[in-house]
Amino acid sequence: MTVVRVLREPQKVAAATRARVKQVLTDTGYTPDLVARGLALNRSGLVAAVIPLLTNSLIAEIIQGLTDALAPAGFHLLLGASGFSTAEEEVLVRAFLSRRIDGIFLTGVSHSDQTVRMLKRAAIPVVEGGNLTEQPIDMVVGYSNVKAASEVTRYLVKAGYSKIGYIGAFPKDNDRARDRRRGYELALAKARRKADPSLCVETMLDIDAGAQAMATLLKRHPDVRAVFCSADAIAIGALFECQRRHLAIPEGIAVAGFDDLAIAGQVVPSLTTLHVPRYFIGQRAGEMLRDRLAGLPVKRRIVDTGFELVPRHSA
Amino acid sequence: MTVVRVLREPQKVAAATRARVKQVLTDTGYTPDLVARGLALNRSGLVAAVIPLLTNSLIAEIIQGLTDALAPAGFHLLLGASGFSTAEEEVLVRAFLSRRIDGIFLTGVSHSDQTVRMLKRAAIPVVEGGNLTEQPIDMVVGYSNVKAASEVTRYLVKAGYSKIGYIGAFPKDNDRARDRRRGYELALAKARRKADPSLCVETMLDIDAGAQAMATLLKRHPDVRAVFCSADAIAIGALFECQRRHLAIPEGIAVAGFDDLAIAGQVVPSLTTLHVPRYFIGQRAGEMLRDRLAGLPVKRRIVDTGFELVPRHSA
DNA sequence: TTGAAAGCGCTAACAT
DNA sequence: ATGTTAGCGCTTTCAA
Repeated sequence: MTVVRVLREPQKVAAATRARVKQVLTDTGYTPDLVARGLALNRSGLVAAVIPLLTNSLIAEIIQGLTDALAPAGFHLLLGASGFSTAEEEVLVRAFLSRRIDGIFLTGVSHSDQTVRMLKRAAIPVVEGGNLTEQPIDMVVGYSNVKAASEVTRYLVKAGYSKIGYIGAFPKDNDRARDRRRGYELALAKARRKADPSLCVETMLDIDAGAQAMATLLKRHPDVRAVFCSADAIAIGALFECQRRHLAIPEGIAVAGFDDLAIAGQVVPSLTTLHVPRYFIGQRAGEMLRDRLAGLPVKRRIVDTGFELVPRHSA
Repeated sequence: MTVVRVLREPQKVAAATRARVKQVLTDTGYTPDLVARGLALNRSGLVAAVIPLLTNSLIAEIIQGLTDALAPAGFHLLLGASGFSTAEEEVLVRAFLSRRIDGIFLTGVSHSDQTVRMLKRAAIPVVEGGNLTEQPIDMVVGYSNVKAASEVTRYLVKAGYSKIGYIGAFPKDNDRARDRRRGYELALAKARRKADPSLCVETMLDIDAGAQAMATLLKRHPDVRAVFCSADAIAIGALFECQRRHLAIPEGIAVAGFDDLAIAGQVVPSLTTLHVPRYFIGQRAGEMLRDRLAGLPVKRRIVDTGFELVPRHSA
């Protein structure tokens, strides 16, 4: 106990004893054992994040925001990649719960029933991020992907492009992708345009896949006049594919993206896209977890970060 | 103990007892406590990774490889971002050691003395990744950044470009960046060209910074004929900056990168760069940690993954 | 100002 | 086939 006091309330220990203890501590190279501490306190000091895939600038910035908010409060980050599978997510959540995590961040708002049940039972703070829902497991911070995608599509409609295609990520176990496609279809419906499924290509979420998908779309519809891509990575790939075919952008074909990655502002022509506050989502999620774990009241359980259309040169 | 047996060696328990125990387990929603287990076994099942910055496609793929190798063996990943500061890295290592991590991955090969001392004292498997050294703390998997950068530069020299500039990341607490610049200088020296410091611009490691650095370089040396960028993110930014100025690539100015990100093969013109096996580095590092923790002998402590020049259109 | 005791949930070793 | 005991390193509570 004297040793413990030297470490935690040094003023309560006599100076001589304190010095002697400190000496032994450095001599032996003592390091406190947070595992034992966790067992005694029933608090691990660990926060988990389950993301679909790490190789995704979007996700990386969210995680960076999360750690930046959590690290100063002494929490460490346990990271798991689900590979766009709610089943895999469930496995990870179960394992993390066994580690007695104090809180958890999940990507998106659709999860397996078991995942939801386990988390509610565990009664730890949960933040879902990157989308919105009326019924979060606990808390949610994001924006409406439907509305956002709708806004981009409406922009293309208003700009007068006749035939507007869509290239997006596979919607399986990915509510953001699903909602973005829905937003595209909604906007077209509102403009009294028929939604032609053959104008929609679904693919992986990377630049190579984007280029290939653009090729597919052009083959199906050589006269497509604009394309809305549900992610900047895809849009950039599509844009380069158009450049290889010497299609002028936006005169020959317009391209719009979603995310506003750094590259969107730099590519020539610059990419019209939708800005979403990625880092902020992570940071805010971290703060919500931190506050809840500190016993502070969290004002709002549903945080709508909004989004912003960024018109540039490509559309 | 009967409960424990049901979970770990079910065949040793009578069927009736087993069924009864299982029933209670599901009824009460039992989850094993890995914290307590860690304390009892003196093994946490946690592996840590300290990286400079998460928002970096390069790093993200390494981490993805690391988790992919470690997850099947039941290890979880503790992630820390040092922000290119060995001091911050030391803080993280100390904290992770307190968590009784079973192994650790570090980015690069230069660390504070304290960091090295703590890790040696802890006597856990350590893998340094992304560069090479003769004296790793324990194990290292990477390639020679000096040789790699040298090879790219030599390629530019041989191609006949007269004035070859350099744009790279800040070398402070970043041995990869430092070595790449050294490789550039070495190759020029071998070609009996004087290394002009004003031809070298150092900046942040992102696409915006790359564009700005290119502008700086062009202001200083309007007649620069080629530029070697120590990272693809920088090279892509530089390339776009040239396009905005209507400088033909590679006729007006040649651009070469380093990393071979997915975008390098897609951008128009495609980027001449150096391929490094990012995912493989992480994966291999994970396997080395896993094997060592399983008590298996690890054949080589120093793994040179090599690299490969990828000539494309930009240079 | 200092110390002793019990317990967190698990595991290994040792009974019955 | 089933149960008992001690201990991992810490924290909280109580005692000297």
